[in-house]
Amino acid sequence: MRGEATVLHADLDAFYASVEQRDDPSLRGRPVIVGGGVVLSASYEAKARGVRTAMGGRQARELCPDAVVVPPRMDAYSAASKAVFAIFRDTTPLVEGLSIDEAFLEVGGLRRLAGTPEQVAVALRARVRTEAGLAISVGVARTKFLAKVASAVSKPDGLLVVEPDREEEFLLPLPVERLWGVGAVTAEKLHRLGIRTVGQLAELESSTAERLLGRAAGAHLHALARLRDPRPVETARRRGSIGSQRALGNGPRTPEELDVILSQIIDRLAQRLRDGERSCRTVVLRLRYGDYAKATRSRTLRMPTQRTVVLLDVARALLSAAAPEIAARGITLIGISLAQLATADALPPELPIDEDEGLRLDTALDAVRDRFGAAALSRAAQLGRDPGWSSPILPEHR
DNA sequence: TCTGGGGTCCTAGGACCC
DNA sequence: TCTGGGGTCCTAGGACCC
Repeated sequence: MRGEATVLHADLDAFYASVEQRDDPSLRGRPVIVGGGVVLSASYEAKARGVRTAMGGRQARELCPDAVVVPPRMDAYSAASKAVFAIFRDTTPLVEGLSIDEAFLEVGGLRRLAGTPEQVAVALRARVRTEAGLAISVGVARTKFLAKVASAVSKPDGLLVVEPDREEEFLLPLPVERLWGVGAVTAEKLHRLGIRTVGQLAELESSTAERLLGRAAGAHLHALARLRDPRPVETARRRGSIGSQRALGNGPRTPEELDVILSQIIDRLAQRLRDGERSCRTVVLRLRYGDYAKATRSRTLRMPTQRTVVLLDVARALLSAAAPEIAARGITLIGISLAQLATADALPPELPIDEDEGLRLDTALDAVRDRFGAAALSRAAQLGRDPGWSSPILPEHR
């Protein structure tokens, strides 16, 4: 017995471009491209001409010379997203947001109040259309994965219900690229074995898929192909990292310029951290060299922080360690991710030391770490911990 | 294909602990 | 001073998603 189709995957169509067409009637019915150097979003009129998300701007204009190219208006998209998510949450409390323009909704408990999942989906689509002025596609199925595939297949402006007894019929003939988690690399690996459809992947032994694709990915994709997806709709998920980055073009950059950009990025991220009442413990420097090869450098702090000076200090240390490599290879992108996010109440208590002193202590402890290693330092911090106390005796980042 | 910006999850090796 | 297995943390990289 398989259970019922009660999961909705709701996905706004060509989101940024649709908001532009909604807000500017002269754009309706015309090919619209949002973004400049790269296509962030393309309207269906532009997609019909071969324009795709993430395509280079030049290529897009060649394919579609009469497209209207508009710069992104992130504030407008964010406001539109909020309005649509308010409709989601008004429909059911069990909403799991996936990104700015899509979410899962569990509607199995709404039968008496609002009707069958299909009826809920019909009503939801109508509300998003009239109240937010946007087209949204909805897939309805027994699992999150099937609902997501169903919404994609239903696009544009569609609704597709996959009944539990028709899942094989629906999924198995689809190309493996439709599996959530199969990108270019994985698709190529599967193609080399002659596997092109989901059904062919399902016929393998799980162990074969794991050998080919890696343990976790292989087992996961194989399970999806066999219609197994136990993941529930989760409402309480919180972001685990935040980041900001800047593409730099190809020109040479002085260390001073890089430092200014790094400061701006850190400033913005630290503000977001404090606004969201979060803390972080790991700082990741992201680089892309002149040849577009990527690299990351990271450092994990002993205690979480949300202070700009501390984050900037760490980021600068990472950047200066990478300076020789940057000088030799050039740089085309710089970014920072803040990871190991936690709530702000994880922050250590404010200590009565002034900022300069705090930084000197940080620097001294960094020197110890550089000489003896991070693990030795964290071990020392543990040893310095009074068993009766919850915070270390060592002065920590505020 | 002359290449944004925001994320997630997994792998693998080294260091260290029990 | 020879050896094992299991677990955690940190760092770097990679695939993937929208």
